[in-house]
Amino acid sequence: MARIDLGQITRLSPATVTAITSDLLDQGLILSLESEEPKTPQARGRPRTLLKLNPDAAFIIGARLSVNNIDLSLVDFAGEVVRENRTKFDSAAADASSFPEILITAISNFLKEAGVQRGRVQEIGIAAQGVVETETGQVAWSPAFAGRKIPIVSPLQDAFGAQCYISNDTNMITEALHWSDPNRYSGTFAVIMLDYGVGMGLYLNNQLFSGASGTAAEFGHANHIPGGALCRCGKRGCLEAYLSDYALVRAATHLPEDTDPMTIRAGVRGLAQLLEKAASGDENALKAFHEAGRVLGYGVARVIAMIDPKRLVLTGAAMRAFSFMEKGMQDGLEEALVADLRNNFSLDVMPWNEDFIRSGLIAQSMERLDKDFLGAAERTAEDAPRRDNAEMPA
Amino acid sequence: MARIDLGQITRLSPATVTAITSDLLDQGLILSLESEEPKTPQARGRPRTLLKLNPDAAFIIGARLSVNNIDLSLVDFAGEVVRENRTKFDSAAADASSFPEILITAISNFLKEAGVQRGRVQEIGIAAQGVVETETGQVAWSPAFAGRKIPIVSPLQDAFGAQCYISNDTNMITEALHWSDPNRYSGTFAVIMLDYGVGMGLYLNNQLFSGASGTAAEFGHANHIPGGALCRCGKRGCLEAYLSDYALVRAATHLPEDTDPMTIRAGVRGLAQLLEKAASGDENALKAFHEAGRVLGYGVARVIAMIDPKRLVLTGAAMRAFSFMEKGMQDGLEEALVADLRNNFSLDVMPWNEDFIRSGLIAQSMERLDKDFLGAAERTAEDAPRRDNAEMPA
DNA sequence: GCTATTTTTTTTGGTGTCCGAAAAAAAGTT
DNA sequence: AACTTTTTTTCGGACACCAAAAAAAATAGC
Repeated sequence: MARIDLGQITRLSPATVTAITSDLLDQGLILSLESEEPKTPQARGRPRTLLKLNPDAAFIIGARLSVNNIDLSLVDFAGEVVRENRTKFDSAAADASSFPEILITAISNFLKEAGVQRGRVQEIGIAAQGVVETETGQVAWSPAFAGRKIPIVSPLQDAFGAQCYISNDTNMITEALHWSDPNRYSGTFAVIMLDYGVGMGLYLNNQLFSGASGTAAEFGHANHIPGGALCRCGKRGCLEAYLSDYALVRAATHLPEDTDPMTIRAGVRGLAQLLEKAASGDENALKAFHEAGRVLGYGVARVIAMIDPKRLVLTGAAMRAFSFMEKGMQDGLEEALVADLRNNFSLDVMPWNEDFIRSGLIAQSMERLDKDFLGAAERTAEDAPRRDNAEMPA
Repeated sequence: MARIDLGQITRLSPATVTAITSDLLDQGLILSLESEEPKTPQARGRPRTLLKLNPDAAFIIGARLSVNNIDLSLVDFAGEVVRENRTKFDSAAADASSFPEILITAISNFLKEAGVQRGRVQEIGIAAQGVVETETGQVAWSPAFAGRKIPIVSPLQDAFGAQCYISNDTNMITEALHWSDPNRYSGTFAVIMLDYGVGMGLYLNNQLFSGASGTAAEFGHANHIPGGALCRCGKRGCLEAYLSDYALVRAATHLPEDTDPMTIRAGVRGLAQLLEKAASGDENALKAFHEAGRVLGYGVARVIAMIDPKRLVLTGAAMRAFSFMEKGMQDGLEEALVADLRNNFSLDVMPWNEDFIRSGLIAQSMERLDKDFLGAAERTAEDAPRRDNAEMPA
């Protein structure tokens, strides 16, 4: 907060810190707290003048799209969540033509309530379940929508004139983990989320990896058993068809493997009921969890073989049942993967926390916001550039 | 070659190019070709003075370790291969205690023959089949060795005082592809090699990805069928157990799936025989290739789901049989992967070329050599550094 | 109350990298 | 021989950063 601390963190000299901070003060991006002394039991020496980010310098919006819900957060430049709300919509009727307008209206109303003008929003970050194409800025397919290929980024950019970015919800959890504990969650790690579906997030070489078109890490729809159980995506044998809530219910109630997932009443309640049964010793429930654990072990084995992460995090609502799956998972891992590859990695089981998705969205958007300002600063600096050198920014 | 061209390529001003090149000339890293005019039909204007890398500035060694063979290349600073040789050794007897000495002797003799002193070798790059731990610098397991955990990097570094780096051979093919055609092979792409085993190389976000411990992309030992065919690694159902040469021979000759791979005479000859049979219309051979193709399709599907590459390259000796596998592969891909994920990627089938591994090794080592010199230059520059700032190298 | 001490911040002068503009060099053209 | 063209070098300056010194603002001791 004080200049001297900034110097330590950035490893810049005090002289440079003074130069940079005075620039930022001029631009109004940071504020000096000379007036309100925080009455710290001051040691002697010249007191440090605290600096803080100017909360009003810019705003970002985070939007999480799930079945029937749009969850919005308004965050100021200092990273504080200023306002939140939840808007309901009808997932079963939402498609490429109707949803963009619904989302724009929801955000507009939200900003109006918050008393923030459109122009002050610099970044909009979106997280959605399902197959999200970050590159094209659309949702290829998601349980939250009836249609396919729902465009999100360009309608929002047109409507608000802000940078917009859409990503898979599990990617946002991955980003949130890195931000919450960079020491533990850095380098190369993977996050597997068992919830309404099965998702994976990859953090590779110190950055979030989302593949060439942005749909990377669709772990749930990687095949587990050729020609196996029917999956929500229409194919057979996907990992999700053995691991998700409907798959557990289907297995525990001895429904045939080709029972249409849409007809199975699963969801949070179905899973909770199954958990209760398992806790009270029900054979079918226990067996279903054990078998799902084994499948998970096989999935984890494939991730290790292909990605070789330092750490693997398991999370999602289904983690409440992990104790019933653990043994099965260990067995599956043992069966599927040669010992040479099974060393050198650690497994975290993380209790599920809804807020992770929001934190990740905010972290990601804040980072992009920083880049916006950095880019703007560079553009101001080069008044008459001889040429635009993309790499090597001096 | 001329300063003006360097300026265009690096996007530095002519003034800066002159400054830098005169430094490099002083250091002896580059040479000026003032004497031997290449008699280009000179346009008017001051003639360009050509510069070239000083071939004698440093040397690198590339070593490829395969079954019974050590293939060495000596490359000068200009990237020219100065000398090559092949040294035989007994893979069946090579283990952690014996092999390092064998390799050191082979390299020593090679250098002696070439008349290059040890001290002039700056980089040694090694490629090996199998599970290679880049981080620890050892081969965890490889068909080229009888034992496990063969240390390579530290013995070589001790013996030659040069930087040393070991990697999987498929990774080197991946690197070579990027170097040979950076336009086509950039960003995020995957290479699958079907040969003596099944390997994969990943190029993600414009860099070679080798995972946390360096064993990434062990595609061949990712599970395909739980409890399935016996693999060379000892587990059941690995992709390799359906796709590699021994697997093809095993399937075509109707041997049971748990036949020990070590007892199957496959290799180049076995594969060639099977190809002949298929070409002459043999049902069993055709069926074996078709089925292997299907398995490959499933494997490719898993890579697409998890990695989302822009491009996928198939190569390796077995590509001669691709025409017999193609239909099966398309079927497998169709069966395994939902259409939403199957778009947006292209498939290259690349005829196999042994030299790729060497080119990749050289490319990688040259790059590391550049970094060595860059680091050395920076260290010279900072005579009395106030602090060592790891990132932001000014 | 005054001086000394401590700590933070700012100022000053200097270094290194890069650039633009001008000058120099080395050819061909007329 | 004078002019044109192209490459290379030189020169002065902009910018980012730093070290050292100076200034500022507090406490501690007498």
